[in-house]
Amino acid sequence: MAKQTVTAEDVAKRAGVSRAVVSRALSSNGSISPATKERVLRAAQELGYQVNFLAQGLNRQRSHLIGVIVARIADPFRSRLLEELLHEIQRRGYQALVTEISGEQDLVATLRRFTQFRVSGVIVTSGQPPQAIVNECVNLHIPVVGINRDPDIPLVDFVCSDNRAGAQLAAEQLLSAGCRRFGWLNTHGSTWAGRRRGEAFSQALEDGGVDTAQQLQIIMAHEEGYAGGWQAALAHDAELPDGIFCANAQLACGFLDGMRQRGKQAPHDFHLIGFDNTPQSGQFSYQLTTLHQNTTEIAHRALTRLLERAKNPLQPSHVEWVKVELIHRHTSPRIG
Amino acid sequence: MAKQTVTAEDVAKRAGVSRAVVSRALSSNGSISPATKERVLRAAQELGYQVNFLAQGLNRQRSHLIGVIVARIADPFRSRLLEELLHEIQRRGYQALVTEISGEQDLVATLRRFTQFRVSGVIVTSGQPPQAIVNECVNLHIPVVGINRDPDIPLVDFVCSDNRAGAQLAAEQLLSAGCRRFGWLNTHGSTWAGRRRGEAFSQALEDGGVDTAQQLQIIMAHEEGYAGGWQAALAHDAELPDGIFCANAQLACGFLDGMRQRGKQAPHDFHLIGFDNTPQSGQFSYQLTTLHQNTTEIAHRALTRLLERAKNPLQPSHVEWVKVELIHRHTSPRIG
DNA sequence: TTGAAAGCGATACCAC
DNA sequence: GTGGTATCGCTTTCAA
Repeated sequence: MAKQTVTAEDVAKRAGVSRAVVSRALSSNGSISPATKERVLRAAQELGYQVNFLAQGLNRQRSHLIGVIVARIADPFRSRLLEELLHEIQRRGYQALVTEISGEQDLVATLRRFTQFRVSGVIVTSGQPPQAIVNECVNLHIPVVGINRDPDIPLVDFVCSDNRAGAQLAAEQLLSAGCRRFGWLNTHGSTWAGRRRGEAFSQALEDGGVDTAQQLQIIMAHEEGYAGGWQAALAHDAELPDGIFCANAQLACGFLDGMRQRGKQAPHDFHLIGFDNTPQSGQFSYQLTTLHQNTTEIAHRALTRLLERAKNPLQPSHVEWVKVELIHRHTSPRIG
Repeated sequence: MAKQTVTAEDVAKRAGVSRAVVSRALSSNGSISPATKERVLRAAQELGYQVNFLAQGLNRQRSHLIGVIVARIADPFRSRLLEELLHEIQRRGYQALVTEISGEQDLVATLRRFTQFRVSGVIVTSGQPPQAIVNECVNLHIPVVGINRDPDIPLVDFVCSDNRAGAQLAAEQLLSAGCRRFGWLNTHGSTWAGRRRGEAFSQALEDGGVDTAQQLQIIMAHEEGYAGGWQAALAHDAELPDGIFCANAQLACGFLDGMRQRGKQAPHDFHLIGFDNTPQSGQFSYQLTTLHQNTTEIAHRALTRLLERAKNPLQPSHVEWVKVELIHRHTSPRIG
């Protein structure tokens, strides 16, 4: 039976050099003559040598791992974001550690586990990490980046879609389409991003001369996603607003279908604008007008911030706002 | 400035014992008196000691990591499967390493990277790993489990939905609904699972007395997912079959919408049965009759197989077929 | 440029 | 039951 694994020692022997030289040859770290370097590389090649990342990480006090914290991956927007993050992480030569959480205590446990693997960084797409655990990360010089989170943690960077600008675009679109009575659809226990969109929408309407006390109806779904939107539509008993803005795409699709069930169609009976631009919102049966979140850009910037902070762990917190775009579709068509 | 990390050494000092005892206290491996054990545990608690998984893994030759290989996570079925896998991996005390691949060479590189982290196992949900790299895993005693892959690799276990049974259920449903001319909708370059469903469907029709040479139309989309189904519907110029079975849900939803666009409705103009039972297929606008894949069960069994093989690396390959269920909805209603 | 040697942090075997 | 010690595989000073 062959030896299980080939180590740097083996390569060294074969190349007739010491372990130290092998390390240099592979990490191009420290000086080495081109000739021996090639000799080592060939030996490594021939033996099929692979660095043991556990040993390497132990020594360097840092692994090539990046932790990603997510929730409800089955949600189309979140899975798209995860996909982009994985892509970006791999592109930069790291390996992703992914954990799905369902509450704040999971968050703490996960963050701690990540530190135990000496990750090079952590990306949080769900939950709001308590200061205490963040400090543990900071002490270990592990950068933490939040995506679409409330950007109020010192020494943590944030990348967020520009919810405020998105809400303004929505308000302008609805106003110029001639809507007069407005609705804001969100779920109870919404994320920070959702609430921000609602506040900014209200603000933008006021700026546009709308008396929001009278003309803005708040519709709160009792459940997340499509099912929440559907039920909100079925349960809706006030007068139907003619311009509705919705915290996310899933909710909006559910609402649209619920209203169809009741015989109400957009844009005939009401206008509807969603957020996220999930694949479904562009499909024939929905054609939802929506704000587009640029997940590619978000992922790209998140990694950039992460590596930036790795170099300079104590720099002040950065917050980046990623541009959103209004996609005009059927539920609130472009004007003029 | 405090010391960056607290090690077993520190705990040992504080508890007035040796490193060895600390290790025993935490791993409950080797004998130790209850009294000292508690003393050590308290010391560890007080210092906030966390095991360094890199060091632990290096020594044990095995990390608490499990690698997962995925593709196109944004697809609703795949993201659901990933979600269940993560859940199951975490439930069993492991940490998931996730990599998204887009081709076979990515697969090899990824598998190799996983071995470099000395993972406890690998789950492959996309691609077909070449024998050579699988051997590397086997040599390192790293179990490999494939999900919905062609189960033909020695020393690798497989968990698959029972595609054959699903196709039979679909055929029976369409036959008993009175369909006479059949269609099979798939994409070019489909997965093994997709092709299996097609073969089994054809077989089941023949067993039901259908002359498939004459009465089974093969429809091949040029693209995956919703867009592929949509285009296949628009491009379809032969006579429309009255009973269509489709390789997956996304394709089916696209086809449904494409046909709507052309003024054809299910179940009035044709029956349609999909596979996967994604959330979308149950929504108001689709109401797709479909086979349900039990992802919870699949994930559960995959992990069970993984840990089973870890104990006994050279046992013969196991293949498990997970039961599928026909969900009767609008596009091919239940008979009688 | 190269090699010897001291860690990195934890585990497990072997004496006591 | 407990402590010393070799070991896991690699990196990185420090001399030569």
